[in-house]
Amino acid sequence: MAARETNPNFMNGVPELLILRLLQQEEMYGYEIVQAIRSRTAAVIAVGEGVVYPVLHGLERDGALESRRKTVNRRSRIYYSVTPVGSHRLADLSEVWTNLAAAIQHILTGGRHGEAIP
Amino acid sequence: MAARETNPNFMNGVPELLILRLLQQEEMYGYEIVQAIRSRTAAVIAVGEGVVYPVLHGLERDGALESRRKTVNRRSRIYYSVTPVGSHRLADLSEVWTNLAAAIQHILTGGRHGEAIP
DNA sequence: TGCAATGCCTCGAACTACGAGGTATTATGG
DNA sequence: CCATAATACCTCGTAGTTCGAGGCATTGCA
Repeated sequence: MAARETNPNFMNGVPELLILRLLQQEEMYGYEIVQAIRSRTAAVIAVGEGVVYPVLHGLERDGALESRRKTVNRRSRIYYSVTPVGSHRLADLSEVWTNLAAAIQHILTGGRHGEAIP
Repeated sequence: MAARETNPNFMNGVPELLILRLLQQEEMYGYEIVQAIRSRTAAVIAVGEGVVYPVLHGLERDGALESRRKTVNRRSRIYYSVTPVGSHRLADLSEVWTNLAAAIQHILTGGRHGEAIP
């Protein structure tokens, strides 16, 4: 039963989805993503760097992301952007998420007779 | 990044939430829960018995569920029902889920300027 | 000069969910 | 009447994710 301390266990796969979505809107680097997720979700979701970087590397390995070094304000950063593969992957994950959320919502608020979604 | 074969990775903690919710509506037994989730979500979510039974046992160990043997139609079943502790837990998880889903939705459909939820 | 923030990274621990497999009983169909 | 499917319970090992803590280097600020 467990229960993680911070993010309470509803998180599987979510970081990947959020990262892809953010990067599709705008080129970003790891450290920035961590803060972007925190601020845009009003700290409801807080993924650490220990989550973001491995996901970033994995997605790049799979060809879903591209990276390029760039020095801004004397800071060396690695910016990531979404490839066509990544874009496709985002579309898939996004749809899965939508269906899943709808299904769960249906049970949570749902009718007592337990009919499948018509 | 992996990707489970069946349920595509957005599942962490969800089985527990769904089980609690179903049991709060109606007393149920393990085998029934497996099918109820499948049918009420139109097979979008499919948790196996290998998921349901351990969750059931864990929740009972935590005092969130109570069980009683009952023989119906010559079938021996173990019916579970939600205790006050479980009810409280359901309320918590439910709220967490709602917030989480809203936060994710906000990023998925969200405005480009990345302001926190106002 | 020292401390905080930026920016990258890895590692082990903990937990979940999955699937396959095991047992036993009852209904069904050939 | 026998074999198969369905019911109903269960456990185990594996795989994969997330978490937190930690490490390293540079830059900005007090």
